[in-house]
Amino acid sequence: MAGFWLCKTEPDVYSIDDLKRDRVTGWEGVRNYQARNFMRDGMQPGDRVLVYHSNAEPTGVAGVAEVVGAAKPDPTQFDAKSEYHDPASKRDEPRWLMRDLRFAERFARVVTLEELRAAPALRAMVALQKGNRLSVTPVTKAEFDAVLRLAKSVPG
DNA sequence: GCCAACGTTGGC
DNA sequence: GCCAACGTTGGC
Repeated sequence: MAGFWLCKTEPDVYSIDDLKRDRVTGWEGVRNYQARNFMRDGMQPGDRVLVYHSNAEPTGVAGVAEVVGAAKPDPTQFDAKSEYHDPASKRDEPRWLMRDLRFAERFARVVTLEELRAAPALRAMVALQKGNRLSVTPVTKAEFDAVLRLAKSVPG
């Protein structure tokens, strides 16, 4: 049984178009333990991921990716030049793990945060709850399907 | 750029 | 183990 997730990214840093170009990318830079645990323990190869653009115009879900392979150490934690460098993390005991994500689909339009909030089917979606700042959150199949329907619908 | 709502850190 | 200070996220 495949799982479903939502991963946030700032499109100025890495957008759905970048993922489309790269085809596969390591989802690096996650530095929150709960989000890490979702990637390490929750995600399975083949799981579908809503790619969400934050700090953007507009904010919202821009497309879909797919989890590829097993969790592996995020290389940026060992890179002193990286903004994600974590000097406390040891190579034989890496603190931060990531997954590879493969491009699946770029929506014809971004499903905006406003639309997500207005959809009754998404009322309980974790990523939409007040105060939620997690960059990786679980999504139910019903929620995932509802977002896909919105993406294929005409706005308004 | 502002700021609310978080999570993390570190002194005690 | 508490909690204040600090840093970060992310909508606006």
